[in-house]
Amino acid sequence: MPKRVDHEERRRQIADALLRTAATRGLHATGMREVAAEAGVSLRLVQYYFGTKEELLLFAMQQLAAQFSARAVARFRETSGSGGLASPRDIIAAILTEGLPADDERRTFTVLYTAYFALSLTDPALAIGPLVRSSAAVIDVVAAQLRSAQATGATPACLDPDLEAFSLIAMSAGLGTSVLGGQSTPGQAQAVIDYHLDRLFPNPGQHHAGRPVTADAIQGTDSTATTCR
Amino acid sequence: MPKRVDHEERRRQIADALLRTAATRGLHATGMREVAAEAGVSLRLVQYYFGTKEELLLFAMQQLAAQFSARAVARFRETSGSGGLASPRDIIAAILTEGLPADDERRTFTVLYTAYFALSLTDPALAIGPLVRSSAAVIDVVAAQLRSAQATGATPACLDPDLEAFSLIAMSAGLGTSVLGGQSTPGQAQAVIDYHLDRLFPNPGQHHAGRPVTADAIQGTDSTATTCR
DNA sequence: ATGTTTATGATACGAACGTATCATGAAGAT
DNA sequence: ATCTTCATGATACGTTCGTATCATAAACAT
Repeated sequence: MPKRVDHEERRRQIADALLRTAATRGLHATGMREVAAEAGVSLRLVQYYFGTKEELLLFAMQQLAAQFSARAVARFRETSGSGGLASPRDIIAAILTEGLPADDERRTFTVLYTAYFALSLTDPALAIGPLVRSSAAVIDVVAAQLRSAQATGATPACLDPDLEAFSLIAMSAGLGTSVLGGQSTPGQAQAVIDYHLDRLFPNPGQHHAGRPVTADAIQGTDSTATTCR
Repeated sequence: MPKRVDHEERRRQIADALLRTAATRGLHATGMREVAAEAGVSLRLVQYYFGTKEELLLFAMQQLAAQFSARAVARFRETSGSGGLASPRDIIAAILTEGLPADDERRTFTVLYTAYFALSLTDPALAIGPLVRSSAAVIDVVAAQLRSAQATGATPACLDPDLEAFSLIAMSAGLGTSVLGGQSTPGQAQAVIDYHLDRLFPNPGQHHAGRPVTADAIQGTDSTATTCR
């Protein structure tokens, strides 16, 4: 048998070319010929590895999700890499920051994610399941970190972890689109994130010595779920 | 002079047809012939009132923004309609709720807004200035309402109105896309909004009598801007 | 050497797109 | 009645798209 070539690797290369051109020319406006030119292969080969354009779009979307997950994991390891374990706040901050289009790489991801999302709203063939599922998984991770922080007293026990996690992710997504649209800068978006993290994690002795968080937590057991103090 | 026909009215009808079909078939996938068929006129007439497709797209986008503003104003009047003036919280709640795709009309708007936004990211010809500007104006309104609430003591004085307003709008936008993507229901999104409104407006005597907000506000003058208690 | 896989090349098809160009008809103010 | 505007109809141009169909060349395990 002849010529061993990793099919999946080739598919990844071609899908990468699609993502690259789609980030600048638009997802719907990117044609097969353009993908072939960007990948440095012939149009025939693109048809060889992807029988249909839809197949190429779906594969590229899964690859987009995979790349995002890989970057998130890398950032996570980087955060908790220096010796001791990372605090829940640092983990959540890393997740939320990763979603912001602060540099070219993350901006490209956000642009492509938005393009896929917009297309999927009117094109039933484009099931954005992988992207949505990964987003749901992220919410669960954030909620788990909040619960962990509540166990150590770093976060008020009266907060609803699931609701706060959902709220944080939604806010981060909204901030991301705000940055994309040029309505705000990455710095402003980051400031909003830090602002809410300060609210969720009353910082003991960071800016100026605060009262022990346990005091507030105990006092807070009296109030209902809607108001937390 | 013959046949008086309101040109702007005809343009609105045709643009409406575009928005209608674009909401189901997609913005980029909607052609001139489809718009003509939806509007019940000939293709020739669409070319008559809009020389170029780009011109049609831009006009329809402005109309989309105008329709949203009209609905927001209507909701505002409806909220403050029954006699007395509406409270800042009610006004802000009305604004945030209007952005949620809870019914078909608002869902259509959100879908189209997302489509325009996604296209504008890669198509420089599609300037989404009107949509962005209206969003910035909304932030200012929310911030002004927060300041007004701070003046009456309904909202803690230590909060940053601009930052909170920006945060609320970003979160509302993120919640909207979350609902669109099927990751959450309108009810869950509304719950998150109410949750944060409860945080910004410590409700005196609604659920159960809370301590006077002024006591907390005075105590909060000691803390910095990042932490508010 | 042989045969299968990988890859290219040159095209070509049918469809849909935006746009343009004829001529023609209906409506109404003057 | 006349003339300008509004509107339709049919059609066609050039382009681009996704897809398909030929033949062919290079690479490598057997």
